[in-house]
Amino acid sequence: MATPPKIARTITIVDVAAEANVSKSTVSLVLKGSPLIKGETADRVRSAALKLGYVYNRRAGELRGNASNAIGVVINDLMNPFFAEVLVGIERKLVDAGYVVLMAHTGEDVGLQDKVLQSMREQNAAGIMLCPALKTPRSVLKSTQDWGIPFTVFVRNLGIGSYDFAGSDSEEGVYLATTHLLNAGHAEVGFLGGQKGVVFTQRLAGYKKALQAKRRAFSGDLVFYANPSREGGYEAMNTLLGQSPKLKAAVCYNDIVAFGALSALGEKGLRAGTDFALMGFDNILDTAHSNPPLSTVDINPKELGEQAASILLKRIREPDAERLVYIGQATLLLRQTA
Amino acid sequence: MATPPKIARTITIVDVAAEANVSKSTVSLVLKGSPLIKGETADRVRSAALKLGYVYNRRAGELRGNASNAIGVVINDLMNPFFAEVLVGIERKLVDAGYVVLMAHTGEDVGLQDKVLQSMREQNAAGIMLCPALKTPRSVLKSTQDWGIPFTVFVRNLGIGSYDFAGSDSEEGVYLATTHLLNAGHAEVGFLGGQKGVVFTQRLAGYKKALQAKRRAFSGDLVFYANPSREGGYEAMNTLLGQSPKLKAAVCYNDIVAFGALSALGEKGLRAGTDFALMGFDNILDTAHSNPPLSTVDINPKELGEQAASILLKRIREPDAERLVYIGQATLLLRQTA
DNA sequence: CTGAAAGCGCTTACAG
DNA sequence: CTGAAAGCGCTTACAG
Repeated sequence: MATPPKIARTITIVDVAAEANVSKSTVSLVLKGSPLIKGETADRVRSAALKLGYVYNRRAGELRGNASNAIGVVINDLMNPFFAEVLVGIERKLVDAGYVVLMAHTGEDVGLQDKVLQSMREQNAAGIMLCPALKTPRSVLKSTQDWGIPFTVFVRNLGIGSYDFAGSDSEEGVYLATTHLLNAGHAEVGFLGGQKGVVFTQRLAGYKKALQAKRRAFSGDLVFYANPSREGGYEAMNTLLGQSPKLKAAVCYNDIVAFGALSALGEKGLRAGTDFALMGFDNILDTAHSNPPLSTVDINPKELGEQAASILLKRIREPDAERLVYIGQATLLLRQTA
Repeated sequence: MATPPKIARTITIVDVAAEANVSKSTVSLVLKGSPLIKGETADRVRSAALKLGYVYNRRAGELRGNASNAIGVVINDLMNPFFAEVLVGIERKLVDAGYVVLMAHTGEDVGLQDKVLQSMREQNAAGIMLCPALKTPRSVLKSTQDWGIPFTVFVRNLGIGSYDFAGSDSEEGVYLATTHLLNAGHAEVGFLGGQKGVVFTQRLAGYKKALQAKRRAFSGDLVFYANPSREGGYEAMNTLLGQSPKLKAAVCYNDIVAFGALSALGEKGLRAGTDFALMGFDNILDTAHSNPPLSTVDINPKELGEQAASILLKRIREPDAERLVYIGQATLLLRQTA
């Protein structure tokens, strides 16, 4: 009755079919839970599959008819906890929806980015999510979108584009942080860290806007450029301390810059919150237990990731929907540094 | 001559073949760079492909003959920078080798872990890399290995197993750190953070070993259990300060625990390095610019990731090789906290 | 309710 | 050096 035990070889639906005495069409149907097949038959098929140790070959299925269940997500800098948290949000949402994530890390390398994008296309990804590397030409987004694969850009919005986007309100966030410092009575407040780029421009705009609202003059001397990293923050704070000894308050480009600044302050025997008012930006998890706990602008990184994934999912369902955009709210989160 | 322009439809090798006036076999051959095809013909095929906007369908290729180029990596906690750094190391190595990474994040959820592992199997992954979630039963590793897919476990070694493994010398690392503190003249040194588990056991063993080498008695009162997180470190340090006010030195389960401890110390007006000697473990990037910069045990997370990936790659090439193991060396890295 | 047949886009012997 | 044919493991109309 039963087919003789096969020797090591991939078990396919035809093996299962033989074992269960049905056609492979029937097996395919029960595997996808079709209601067309009688319960009894379905049971027989399922136990045959189990007995044989059958493993569904998803790629084969995709080739014939099914859509792909892989979504590519390309991230620029996983070493920054902010992006790691965003990624976790994305991943969670995608997996919940039955997708699998093809992840790539560019390390801000535009050339590598082109390669991984292309690779995802070859994998026949059902969708692509991208946080563009720093110097990404606008044309890359354009051509990626033209592939016809659902596509969403997150965090970094490269100018006006027609692509779906999920990000946060950088300008408003920094406006809030700066205003908070100004209201606290600081005559001057600096802007610490970050390098030219879209996001930087937005954040600096928020800084300027807050200054203007209080009729304070903007001074380029109070903005301290640096890599958007801990190290950058460390250096920028040292520069600040050297150049503007009277300055006692600053808003940072992001949380890790603030961490670097905290480190520099500490080395000088200064404590943020009492000796210097410091605001971060992002609200990464780490800020709750830094030394001291950081006052920051909460943009909820994980939620941002989930929203970005939701947009992609929606685009997959409705390819012709209007442009989808999510701009997360930024709120002030006061802890001990300001 | 040229085929009439096709209407929106996937361009396949047969389209390219028609355009170039060759058979699809020839197209396939030139696409994979076979030397069998004459240069002139190859050029013609390539320009036809370009002209038509042909995209290679990797899944289809895999189905017929090629091996899969996707490798699944499942990570337990991406929110911990240590794992993010390890992942970056893995990703980099894999992409360099021409693979694509299917990433999944379990958040220490064993049930989810089973699901993502199964999913990777269905995707026909060429290999699987796993850092087991905290309460993973040993049997999971066994059965995953039995799938016959190259499989490497990293960071957390679940007891004696025959699987390939990449990790670091936790015992030696903590031994070094503890000894350093003892040599610095501290009568007592505590062990801070972490929860029962394989890695914890190894690290605690290093702690005990160092004590023993100096003929100091081990006291359970000096080990402060807590979640291996910033928050855990914060709480553990507060407990320590309350229960053992004379204790002035501790080695932490890992760097993020140390960060939490730094935060707790700071709140009490204490500065690590002068008021309290603290050692971390891992050497995540953040430690270089924490407040103050952390003395730690360097196990080089990124390198660990790269080595883990190398092991998998080697296993793919040599399925019958002996068990492959990498145990990274742990070295002392002294900064300002001890 | 179930089966026979065609086909997804590729690769791989096998001819020539 | 190149082509015709078979087939990877599945799904999807189409019959019955």
